Amino acid sequence: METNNNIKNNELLTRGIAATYPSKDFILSKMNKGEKLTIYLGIDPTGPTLHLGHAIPIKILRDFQKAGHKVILLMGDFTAMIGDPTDKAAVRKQLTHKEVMVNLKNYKKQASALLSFSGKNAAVIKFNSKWLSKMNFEDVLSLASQMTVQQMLERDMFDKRIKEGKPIYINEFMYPLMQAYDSVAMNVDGEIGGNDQTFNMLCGRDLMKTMKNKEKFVVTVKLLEDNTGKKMGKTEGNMAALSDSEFEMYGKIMSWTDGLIVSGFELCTNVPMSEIENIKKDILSEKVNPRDLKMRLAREIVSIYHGEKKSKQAEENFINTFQKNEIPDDIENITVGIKELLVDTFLTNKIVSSKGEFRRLVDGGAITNLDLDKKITSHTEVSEAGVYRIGKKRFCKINII
RNA sequence: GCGUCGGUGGUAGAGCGGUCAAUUACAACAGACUGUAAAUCUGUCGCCUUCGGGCUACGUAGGUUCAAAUCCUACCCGACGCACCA
Repeated sequence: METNNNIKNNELLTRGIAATYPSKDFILSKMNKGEKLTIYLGIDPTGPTLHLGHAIPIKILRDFQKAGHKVILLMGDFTAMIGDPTDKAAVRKQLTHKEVMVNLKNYKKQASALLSFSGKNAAVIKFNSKWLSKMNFEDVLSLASQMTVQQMLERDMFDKRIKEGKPIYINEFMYPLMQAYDSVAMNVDGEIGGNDQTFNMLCGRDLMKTMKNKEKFVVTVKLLEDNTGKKMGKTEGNMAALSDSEFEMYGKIMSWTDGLIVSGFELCTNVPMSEIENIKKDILSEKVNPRDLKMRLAREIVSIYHGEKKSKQAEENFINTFQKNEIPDDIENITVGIKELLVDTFLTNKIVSSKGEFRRLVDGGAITNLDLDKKITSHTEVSEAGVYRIGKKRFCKINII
């Protein structure tokens, strides 16, 4: 039993982990002493969906939960109003309480594929506005006196901005401090978060030390990145949301660049590390078509969120659509009257955003009526019944009344 | 408050009286090629069009001009410097 636990803990602090502070042994020794630890993950409730990037630390949080530790999902509803200074669109609109609650509901639903929110050791959701919004100026000052400007300047981004003569606002300085205070307010043992949050989390560690004389541990998880170290999700388009349908999710993963395969297996699936090593070898040997590995990756990921059955369906759908050039199962059905122009049909159904776009697509030879096997070449083509393909990925079916 | 510089398309960032719907890069979209991709090459990339052109756009509002993203005035916003205050 004990050995079993040790192995588990070992994998727990290895897989997908970028770094641990103060050290891995520190955390392990606490666990092995049987301490029940409280560990949290902070999330900015800025959007309605969680995506696979969020899922990585959540998965690790889940592992802690399974190992019997108390886990907290912290909604940074207060901090979200300021925005992390790394975020370029920092002056984002303030979220109303209502919006936050809506987002929360969605998050909970989406995260429940991974975390358990009920039962004996249920994951807890907290909001940092609960303590941060109640602080008065005096509190803020005493908090601010715990940190020096120099400490803040350790952050590369601030340093860079100073060198470039770009402004840094006081509230941006405050951001790491606020986030750091979360740790104190909840009196946690540890925090988990993305590699990019290292600085903020370490501020929390410092603050814990000065205010509570407690060694808070910090676990940073790797971010999804390809083999050249380029971060994933920058373009957002192919970062699957946890709420995506099995078809969308599968498709998005398949559109990932090949370099992401290994990283994806490690961070987003439950495939054992030993097997991932083999996958890595397969890729290097070039004996296996990376596409097939990626299909497995997509299937593994989709089945976590949609179950194996749907995952399989998504795969079949994908094969039909892209490899056999067949029509996907769930395409938009459009009903139109006789002799309506195709432009108008597409425009009213928002398949194209303007007549100009339609013309461009036609000129580029991107639109085909599959049923009639007819490429649309005229701007004034009349809508005909059948399935249309627009580009590679868009489909719609037109029915004539 | 004074002064300097600046506010341009999804982003970065040119243009500084006509040749500007606006160079270029990135992103995006389509085509070719492929192994779903990526890379590469080609094309497109404000809206409308009878394909001639029309309309709306370079912070906001006016003005000067035959003509303004470009010049002038006022205003708004931002950065930086100086002063004031402390």
